[in-house]
Amino acid sequence: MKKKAIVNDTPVCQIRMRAISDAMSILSGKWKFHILGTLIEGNKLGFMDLIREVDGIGTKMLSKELQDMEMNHLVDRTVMDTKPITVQYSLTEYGKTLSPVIDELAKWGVEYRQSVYGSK
Amino acid sequence: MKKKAIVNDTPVCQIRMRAISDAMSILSGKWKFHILGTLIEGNKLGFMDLIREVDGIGTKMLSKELQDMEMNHLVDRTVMDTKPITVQYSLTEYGKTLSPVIDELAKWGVEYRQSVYGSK
DNA sequence: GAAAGTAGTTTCCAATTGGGAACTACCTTG
DNA sequence: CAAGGTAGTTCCCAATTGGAAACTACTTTC
Repeated sequence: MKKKAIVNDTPVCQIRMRAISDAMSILSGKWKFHILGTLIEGNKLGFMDLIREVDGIGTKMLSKELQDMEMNHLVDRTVMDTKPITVQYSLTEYGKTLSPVIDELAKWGVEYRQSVYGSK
Repeated sequence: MKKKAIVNDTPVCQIRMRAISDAMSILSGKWKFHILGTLIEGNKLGFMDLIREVDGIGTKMLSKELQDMEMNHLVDRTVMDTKPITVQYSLTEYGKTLSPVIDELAKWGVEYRQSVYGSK
């Protein structure tokens, strides 16, 4: 008699697992959460602002990640008619729905650092 | 006169960004959120249960990710005195503090899929 | 004694990821 | 006209990641 796994095998649970896959598939990579976190704080930022704010990222990665998120309708890219031209990146309304996720992650990260280093 | 970025430059904000880095550094990889999500639902699961539940993972990756999370005190590994020996994996109390993060991610993932496919 | 189930480890390989530096292109300021 | 700021792109390389398959090791069942 084969033992069944004690796992919740309901449709709800399978949806949950697929949801995690779906979410991670568009949030994967080293920089997405950072960029999103910065855009949540910064509202509208230029390319060079992001280079300065997202510690350690290079132009290639920033460009690629922004394109990625633009394609997924998380980020808006607006070319401004200034001289020299500037570009404004911001979260779309849809992108803003990620705030609770980022916030929970940041909150956990703060606690985690405290538990490791005993400091804020 | 150089324009300042419109970014919140307070210590609170820097802590937030570092927190995201910290969190992602121990949650990176293709499978961590999946495994954690499964352990939240499943409570105590054997190695083979996890292989079956985490769709697509292989023994090498599962083993490596579990060791990783065990080192970071997110997961408990208990060898049971059964024949054949079995191993129980479960979340530590500390690992359970990730539930809100995983839950928000899963919640967002569900909405995301609906917005793309128009279906639950 | 072979098969099958437990829980992994090891090896080898391929794909993906990410970084640095150089380059484009345009405009303004000194 | 050179320097510096805007916003990227392109190329090349190295490191990391991840997957398949084989293998260990032990036990129970057929």
